[in-house]
Amino acid sequence: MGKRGAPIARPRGLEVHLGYWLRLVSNRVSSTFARSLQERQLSVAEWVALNQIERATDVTPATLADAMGMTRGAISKVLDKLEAKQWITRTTSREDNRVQLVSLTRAGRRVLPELAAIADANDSRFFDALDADEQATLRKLLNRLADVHRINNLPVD
Amino acid sequence: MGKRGAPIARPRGLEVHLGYWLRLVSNRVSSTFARSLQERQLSVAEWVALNQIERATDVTPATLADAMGMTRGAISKVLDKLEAKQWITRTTSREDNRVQLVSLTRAGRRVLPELAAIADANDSRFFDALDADEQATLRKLLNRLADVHRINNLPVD
DNA sequence: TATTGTTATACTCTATAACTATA
DNA sequence: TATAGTTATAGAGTATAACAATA
Repeated sequence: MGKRGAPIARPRGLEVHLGYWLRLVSNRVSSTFARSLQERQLSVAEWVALNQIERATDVTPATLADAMGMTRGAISKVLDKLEAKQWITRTTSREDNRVQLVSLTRAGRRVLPELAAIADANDSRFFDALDADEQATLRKLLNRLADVHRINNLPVD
Repeated sequence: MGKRGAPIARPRGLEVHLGYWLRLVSNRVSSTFARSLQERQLSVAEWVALNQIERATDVTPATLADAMGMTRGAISKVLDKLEAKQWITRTTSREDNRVQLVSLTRAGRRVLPELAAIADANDSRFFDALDADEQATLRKLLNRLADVHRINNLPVD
């Protein structure tokens, strides 16, 4: 043993950090998913926006920007792409002509379950290595971290 | 209750996916860390490379590219930046004049503990929301996922 | 010919800031 | 003046491919 109070400097690798493991694993899940979406010419940001538009009401570029932690300029481009795919439309609000309301088209509504299936498949393929209890534990721990650190933004990148 | 065998389509949000939570939490840890590094004009890729150079032997641009999951062209630029900071040097291998051996300078060796302290602080600040047992559990689960999916690359982005 | 490393080029994503229309 | 949204511009980061030197 070393002297009391005399810490021994040990070279420590990146792997001592929980953040390291989190990033390692998360990057793999995300990049695999991103590749699946890419095969359909879709970015993760577009996928997240599409989901948000489905679930929230009175979605505007500004509310999307807040929810997704992106600037309005960036959101505007994401919406341009979704509009080009004819999955969303922008209509001017009647109450305030400055505001654009974003909504799904019929085609957008139709494609969402397909995309959700891709996400489901990606998720279950990856986490099947854990049993149900372990998955629940992981979810609980992640939820708590998200909660404690007030993580509100949808993850885009 | 619906008819047996007739699944009821429920709109499900992104948050059903474990991958979603993983990304949400991981992005926060990583971006906070990236910001800390950025204050010192350092990218995450540079930080990872620097660690790798410290720990591995006979590091070359090619081995780094493999380890970090980047192309050689991209690694070349990362090394350029570290060299400009005078933290590493490149020397031609005697056995094969095509090969460049990358090693830390004295200044590079000196700065590493400082950077490690930043990483430690970032990590413990974030995961202090979990007690020791929970941290161990999280680590175990992440390790298992990394292991099962043969995740070898160092996470860079 | 094959391989190592670098460089040239292009692309994606995003932020910042200028701008238009409306309030 | 302030706000919603778009557009113009720029920067970071990375991949692809052309390239030079060496094997």
